[in-house]
Amino acid sequence: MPNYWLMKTEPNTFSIQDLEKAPHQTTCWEGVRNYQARNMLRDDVKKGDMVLFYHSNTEPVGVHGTAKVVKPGYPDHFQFEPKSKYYDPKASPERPRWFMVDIKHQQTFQQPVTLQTLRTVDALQDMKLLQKGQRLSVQPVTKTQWDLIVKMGATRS
DNA sequence: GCCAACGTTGGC
DNA sequence: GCCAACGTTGGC
Repeated sequence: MPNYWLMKTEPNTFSIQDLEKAPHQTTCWEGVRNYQARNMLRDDVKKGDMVLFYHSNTEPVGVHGTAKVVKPGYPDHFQFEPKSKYYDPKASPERPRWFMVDIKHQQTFQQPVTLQTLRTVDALQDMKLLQKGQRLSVQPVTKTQWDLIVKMGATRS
């Protein structure tokens, strides 16, 4: 059984359209520098897990499609590169601190499921995303939440 | 651009 | 180990 996740990105930096255009429609999900999110990437995100692809700081904010995990947690190499904005002088290849996964594009929603819309659906009110102050860039979602959002994304309103 | 919420850092 | 200062996230 796969697990289900929501991952946030700023589309100026990397959008679902960028993912579609990427080689093999696959990318490494680098740059997560929060310990809670790191722990999930390292320990919990498995190959075959499914991802809701969320755009933040944009219009419209919301879930724009889905992706699939094709490679589970492995050290984020940007932490070792002094020129990278993600460089971490306290990390070393022997003792990596930060992890990433590889994800592959699955579908881009015909109609993004906006944050505004998510807030109106009773069955989704438990989502971490909707809780006040919740900022994690990698979050678990339930299969029920996943199914509902994917259905909403596939349906034109 | 504002600002609330939260995480991290570092002096003590 | 406390906690003030600072930095970041992310909706609006």
